[in-house]
Amino acid sequence: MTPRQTARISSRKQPQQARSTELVAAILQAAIQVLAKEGATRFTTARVAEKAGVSVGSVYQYFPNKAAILFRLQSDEWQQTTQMLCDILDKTDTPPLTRLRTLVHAFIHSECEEAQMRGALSDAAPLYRDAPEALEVRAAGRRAFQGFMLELLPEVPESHRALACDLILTTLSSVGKDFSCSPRTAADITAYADGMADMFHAYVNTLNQR
Amino acid sequence: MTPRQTARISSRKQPQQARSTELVAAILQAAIQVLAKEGATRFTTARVAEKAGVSVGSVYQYFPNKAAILFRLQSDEWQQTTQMLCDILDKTDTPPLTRLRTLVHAFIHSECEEAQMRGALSDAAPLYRDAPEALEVRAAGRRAFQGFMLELLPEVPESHRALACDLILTTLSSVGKDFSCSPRTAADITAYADGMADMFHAYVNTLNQR
Amino acid sequence: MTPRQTARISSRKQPQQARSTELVAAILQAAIQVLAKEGATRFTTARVAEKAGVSVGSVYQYFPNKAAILFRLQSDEWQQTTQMLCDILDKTDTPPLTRLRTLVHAFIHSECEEAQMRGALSDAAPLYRDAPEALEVRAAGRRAFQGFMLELLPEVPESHRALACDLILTTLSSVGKDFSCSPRTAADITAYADGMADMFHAYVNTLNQR
Amino acid sequence: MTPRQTARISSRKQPQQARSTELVAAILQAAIQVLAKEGATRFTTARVAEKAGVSVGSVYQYFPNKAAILFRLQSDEWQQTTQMLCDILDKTDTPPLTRLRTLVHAFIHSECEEAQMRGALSDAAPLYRDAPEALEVRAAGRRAFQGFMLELLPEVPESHRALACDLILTTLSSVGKDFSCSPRTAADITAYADGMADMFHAYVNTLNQR
DNA sequence: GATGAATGAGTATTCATTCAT
DNA sequence: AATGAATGAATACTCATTCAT
Repeated sequence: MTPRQTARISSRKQPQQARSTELVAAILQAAIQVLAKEGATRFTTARVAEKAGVSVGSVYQYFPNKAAILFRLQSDEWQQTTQMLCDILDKTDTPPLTRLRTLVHAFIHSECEEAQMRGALSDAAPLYRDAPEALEVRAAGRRAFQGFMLELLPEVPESHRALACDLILTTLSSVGKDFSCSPRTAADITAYADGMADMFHAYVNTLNQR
Repeated sequence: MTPRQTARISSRKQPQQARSTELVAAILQAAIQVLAKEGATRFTTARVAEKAGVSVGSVYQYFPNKAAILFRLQSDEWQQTTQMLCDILDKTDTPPLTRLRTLVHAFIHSECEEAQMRGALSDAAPLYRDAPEALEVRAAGRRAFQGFMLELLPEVPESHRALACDLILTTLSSVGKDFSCSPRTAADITAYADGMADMFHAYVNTLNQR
Repeated sequence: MTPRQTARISSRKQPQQARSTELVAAILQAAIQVLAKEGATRFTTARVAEKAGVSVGSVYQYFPNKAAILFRLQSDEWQQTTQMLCDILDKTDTPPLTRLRTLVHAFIHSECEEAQMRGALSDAAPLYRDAPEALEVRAAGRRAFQGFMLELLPEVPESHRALACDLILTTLSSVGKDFSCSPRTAADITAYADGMADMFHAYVNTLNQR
Repeated sequence: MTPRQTARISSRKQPQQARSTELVAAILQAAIQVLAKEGATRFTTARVAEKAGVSVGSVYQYFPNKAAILFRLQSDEWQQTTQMLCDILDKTDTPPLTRLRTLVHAFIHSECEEAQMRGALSDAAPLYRDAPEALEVRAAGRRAFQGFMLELLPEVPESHRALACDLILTTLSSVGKDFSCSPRTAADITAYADGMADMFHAYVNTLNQR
């Protein structure tokens, strides 16, 4: 949308030694805390370094710039989420629609965990959003879901299926994000996830019956 | 989510004289242009003032701070959108589901207009999002839609209906926002809106059949 | 030679009011002091602002960046020097060679004034050297001298004259710069200027006798 | 000119073993490349170490600081240049003025080689310029030239000869430096060197005829 | 009311140098 | 001897907001 930087965002060096790995972990942990406690606009490399108990220089030893830290956080989360969703989708002994419902529940619950940090991370999205690495991570998740949709809607023409895939995934992620922004009780979460799953079921059934 | 400023965000004064109204309009127009051309991060009061052909001081005469300008932009947009949606929903001679489809099309199309500006406004959301006034504007839109949902799902228990209302509105707005972030052709827009309307129809029908 | 920035370097705004002019003058005076006392590497906008008794923001109100301050200093100096040299060259009632000697003396003396500051300014040259404005100022000086050379070497073919012009000017300025880097007594300066003038005279006479 | 560090700048140790000598050579070669490719401002010890394929620590094993590397580069160049000029001046079977012309050509040509690197080295001069070692290297070159001037101007009083020596050497080096800053064709170089030699000849002849 | 000059805290990033391993 | 991780001071530049005129 708006003009943004497109510098490389991936790790500056591969931490191969134990010490380095610890440092990266410490920095990421600190980043999460800063994000949660101070919010996206007060998220600075200096604050992260201080919270991590290292110098700014050390932060820049492992991350080429601020966006890279945020991207890494987001990327790690996506990786986990994607893995979790794939595990659910791969259970081919369970009926597809059941898996879809499970998936929705899992995703919404996951979004509501650490909502504080995720919200702030989301606010910071303009900083890393358009990096090629970020796009690739999202694309990988999408491909995984496409396989499932093929199983779910085998008779539906490709173009319709692609649209449905797009729609469901986008709804899941953006409505999930929106929902998790406010504090929610466990019951709220379950009810909301059920509602969303109902909507997807109804939609999928309609498509199959055509 | 994160701790944010809680300063008043609404207009510092009600411009009752014609001159004032013009000034406010000029500032808002300038703000839209700055947002669209420079993006959220380069949206500064100085740039807005310059584009509007007034001094920064004058900007601060009518808006208590930068967030207030953004909020007003968002608020005006919501007002317009809400009005447009109400006009559609009020056409009681048209079947409800048809009105719902029309509404979805109208909303998605509207979101895709001035996508540049809206995207930037969205990036700036953390600045105004949590102002009580912003929440109220959204709430007003919600109430309007609730009436329609009552017409659409008369037999459905209140709690279910409320959930469905929430879900559909949130999907509409947040998926719409996400969709409009990428550039789209008219055909893309129509296809996507149709898909979303299909999903809502299917969902509503399911609810009614229970 | 090496890659350099080429951002605009000219004044950010024309100071039209008395107050502004004073400020610009104060900043430039402060810049001279910082340059002389701290040297080129410790020349920072913050130090200039502090010495001038204004905020950094004010410095940036009148100069778009650090290089612009340095350029302005250099430019002002060039302007003065060029004016002085033109005044000498324009005295057509004095024989050309006499004017040339006068010019050499005037230039070398001038270079030795505020040598401290000029040396530091020279060290900072990489920052402003390649700005188009700087090139233009130098070119203007060169054009003025070319006229004089035409008077001095009327019979000499253009290509030779151009070379001689280039050589004399470059010698004057770069040897002058080099000479003024070390502290010099008045007698040293006079002797050196005489030597240089002797060299130019001899050279010019040779060219004319061919 | 300006206050500068006065730390020792010469090599931290005399590398007596073959390995050490190789390392120093590698570092210097790398330094030349960094200087030529990145320019003076991006000349960092880290970049030199990386290009040389050694660790920063190793760089600091042989050079006490960054300035020392630059100084060594400059020093080596001066050594070479001085040697080259001495070889020319020592050909006593050639007439002195012919040797002078040859010397000018050789020097200007030499300056124009690797102009990129030399320009950057020149930009970095403030860092090493005032080291006592640097002054000594220059003084040595000067002494060599003084002998030649004695041969060239045997009848001229010492003080005049010293001035001429100073003037010619300074002109040669500083005008040569200035000239080599812009890219030049072989023809340009020859013409310019000829012009400069003409100027020196004329000057020397004048001095002798007094 | 209008102006716009002045403020100065705030930010990302670099780099010379050290020192534990 | 060699490494390279760690340091942290230093720097240019921006921008929301105020207030004297």
